[in-house]
Amino acid sequence: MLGVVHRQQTCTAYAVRQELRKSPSAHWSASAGSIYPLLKRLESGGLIRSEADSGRGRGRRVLEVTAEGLRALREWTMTGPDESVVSGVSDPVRTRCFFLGALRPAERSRFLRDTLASLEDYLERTRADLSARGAGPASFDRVAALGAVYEAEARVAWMKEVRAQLGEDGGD
Amino acid sequence: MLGVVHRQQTCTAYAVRQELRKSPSAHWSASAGSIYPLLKRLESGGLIRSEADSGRGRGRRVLEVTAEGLRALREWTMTGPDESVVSGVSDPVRTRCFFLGALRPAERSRFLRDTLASLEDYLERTRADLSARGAGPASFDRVAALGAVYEAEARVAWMKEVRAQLGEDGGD
DNA sequence: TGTGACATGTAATATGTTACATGATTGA
DNA sequence: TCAATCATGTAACATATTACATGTCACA
Repeated sequence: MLGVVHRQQTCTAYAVRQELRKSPSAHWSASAGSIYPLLKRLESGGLIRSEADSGRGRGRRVLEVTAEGLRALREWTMTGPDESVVSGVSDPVRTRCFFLGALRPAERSRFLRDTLASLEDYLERTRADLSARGAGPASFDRVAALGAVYEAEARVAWMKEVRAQLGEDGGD
Repeated sequence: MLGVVHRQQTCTAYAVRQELRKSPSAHWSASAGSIYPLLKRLESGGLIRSEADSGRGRGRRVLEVTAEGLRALREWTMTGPDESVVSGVSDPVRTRCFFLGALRPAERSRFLRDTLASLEDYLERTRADLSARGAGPASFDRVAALGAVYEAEARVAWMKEVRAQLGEDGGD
């Protein structure tokens, strides 16, 4: 939340939700029931300042990251190289592969075929997201989007290898 | 939980925790405060059956997945190709890259250097995890571990590309 | 006049985290 | 006998999800 508001200089809580929704990853949800309480916490913690934009809508509030908020954002960002952050990745497809032994051969075969197709679709979406950010000079969100493409490519290559190793029939 | 118990045929809740702890990913936490309440929910939902192993320890309980539990496990696993599951990946390092603009050039440079080093360490750990599973015939957990290696390799390659695009100095 | 996007918020419920508490068994 | 490991559990707290509720503004 701090990062998104900071990138836009100033914006509403609603705009933060829309920004998260734009992501090709389903990881970013931000329901109203989470974003408004979070906003309150950040504001009472002095990390965000908000001002009522009267005259517009029911009660439009324009948000801004405070100096202390920027400090907190930087501190959080700098935890990136920490072991727990670097190893904090999760791939729900890979998790399911761990339990493929519980499936019947026909289900397994279907799982592998359908998953490969979905991963290829997802790769296309991440590529489209990267393209949508323009071909200009390297920006921070472009390199982040590039990371999603690299990851999606690796997942497609991995799933092809999985099918090869387990056999097209799914390890029957 | 269903998957881990099923893989071991039968085990204790404590053994499930140890299994999750073994993972090279920090995503799998399973504190006592989450695993025992979860166990109760699964048991009252009829997905897991447990039997007291009297004579051993304070009150050792041996768990087993029921027929209905196996059905639920299969159903969950088969959601793998769903769009929301395939796109459910998250990489906390990539998330931070999105906000690199909030850092000062020197911090950014340090972030990129330290993160690359950490990603290389993590790659080594995933490779060790793969090797530890033996070189025998392809098994489901081996292909899952292979996926972690593919992903880690992609992240290292990506971070090298990021440093090249932003300049060794971090985009100053 | 109504629809869709903008915009904020609450309440019930579910769940996870942290810290604490208990106690048996095994081996040095 | 002491420490580590096995093993289970609770309580306070923080937080997310889902569903609902409200209201404005632009535009067709």
